[in-house]
Amino acid sequence: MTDTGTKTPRERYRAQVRAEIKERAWEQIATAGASALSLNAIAKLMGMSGPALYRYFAGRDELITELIRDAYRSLADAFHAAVASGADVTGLAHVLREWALADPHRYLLIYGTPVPGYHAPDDITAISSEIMGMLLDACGELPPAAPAAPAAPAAPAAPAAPAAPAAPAAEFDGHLADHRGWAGAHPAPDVILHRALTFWTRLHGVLSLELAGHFTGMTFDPALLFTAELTDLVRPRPAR
Amino acid sequence: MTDTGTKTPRERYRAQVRAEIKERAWEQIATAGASALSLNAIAKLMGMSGPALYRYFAGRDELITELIRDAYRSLADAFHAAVASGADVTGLAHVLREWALADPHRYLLIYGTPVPGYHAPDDITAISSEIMGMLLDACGELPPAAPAAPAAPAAPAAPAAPAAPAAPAAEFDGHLADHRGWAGAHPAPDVILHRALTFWTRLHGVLSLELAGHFTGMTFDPALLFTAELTDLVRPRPAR
DNA sequence: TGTACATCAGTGAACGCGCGTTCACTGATGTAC
DNA sequence: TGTACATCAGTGAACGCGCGTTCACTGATGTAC
Repeated sequence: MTDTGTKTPRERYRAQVRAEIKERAWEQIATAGASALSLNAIAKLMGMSGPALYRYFAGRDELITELIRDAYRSLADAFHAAVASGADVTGLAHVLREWALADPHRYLLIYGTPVPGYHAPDDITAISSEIMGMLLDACGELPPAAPAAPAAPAAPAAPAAPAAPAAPAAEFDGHLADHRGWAGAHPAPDVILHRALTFWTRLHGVLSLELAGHFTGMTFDPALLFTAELTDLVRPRPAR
Repeated sequence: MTDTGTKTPRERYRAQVRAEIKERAWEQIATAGASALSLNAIAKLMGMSGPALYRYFAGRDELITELIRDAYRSLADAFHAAVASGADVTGLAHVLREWALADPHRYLLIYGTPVPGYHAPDDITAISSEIMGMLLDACGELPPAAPAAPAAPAAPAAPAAPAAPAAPAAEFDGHLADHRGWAGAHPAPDVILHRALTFWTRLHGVLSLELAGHFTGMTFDPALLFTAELTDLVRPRPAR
């Protein structure tokens, strides 16, 4: 399982113990929340004394950072694997959902209420961008916004009477044109940036409420709500 | 401001101190997160000794419960006020956003990652239902789903060839028909229940990511994204 | 193969800290006559 | 108006606890000759 490459026994041992520390840490996060994470408690669970863990992590903060990094890395890997085997946006959505359900606290650790006072180092931000990049790629391959691009849908004329309703979407597209730095050098048109953002916020909306238990008691199946949202997301946009 | 009704001076004083305790508690939540909330620390901020607070709250848990209750109550009141002055779904959405931005941690306390081990008492669940009820009312008053209700949109025939794309939404509506207990006795049709849920998840998706700081660094204006989502939500549904 | 040495995982004691909570108490405020 | 009493806000000491982290140390493991 844990491919440690070609390592000395000591290095292998170190890697093993580090991995077990992290496992226990996740268990603890699952039961008591991220801010209750305690090195001493983990050590006790492992049958070691507290200070022993300082051989493996410089301190509590480094451990948390590592957990967050692993979480992002794991999601990025899952996306990469999906993309490699030809997944489209729908495929990514299901990968996201399965990844989130496999370990709800891992999802909430990175996309939920932030750990107070914690600031992610740059390399973690980079992984996050990597994920966004794959999402942008996938959104770019969606069927384009209905053949008739900017032309009106041949509706019963009357151009601009109660014109407003659909405007804000286009307005936000225009706004994004001036604020696309977060997409890196990705060549996707503004509409695609918008779609990727919407993909993120809508699926996160369903997922986070589900994982946080806010649907508990409401007896419907969140999976069906998720699917309904997803279907709406990928449907060819009716002309704006 | 704090209308204490007709009270004895002592009662008034008690109410004042209770209020100040809660204020300090919110400050603490804002800086260190809900799970770092500490009675002793609050007492120190108020220039009192720790045990003094036990005159006002039975313990830490009761204080947290009270904060959560106040948060729900505050949102419910804001909704009530909006409804009373004729707000529609769009109005409620903006009330929600303003309420959330006015105190991000208050929003995250009730809709974010749950406080580990905490279970809300029934009266809080009731306030939550009250909020949902107003949302259902508002959604019910949206322009109905395009005049042609259940009849097909007179498309070029061919009933079921690549039928799938729009199905899941209808499928979820049907599913909701069997799981509408959460709506209480609200008479809204299933489609409206679906809309209310979607209203909740989509706006929460944008709001929670914004409040948790996940748009930081991406320079776009979250308000515009919020508005774009909202506009999509209230647009008359194209025939399914 | 055997000895001498370096590395390093893990221990136990100690540091100072803050937590929630209890208890017996002091002293100010309000009430009854 | 004045005295006697009850109420109750707030204190300070104490309880046991767990935290992160440091330090000097023991003893096992691995390396070099």
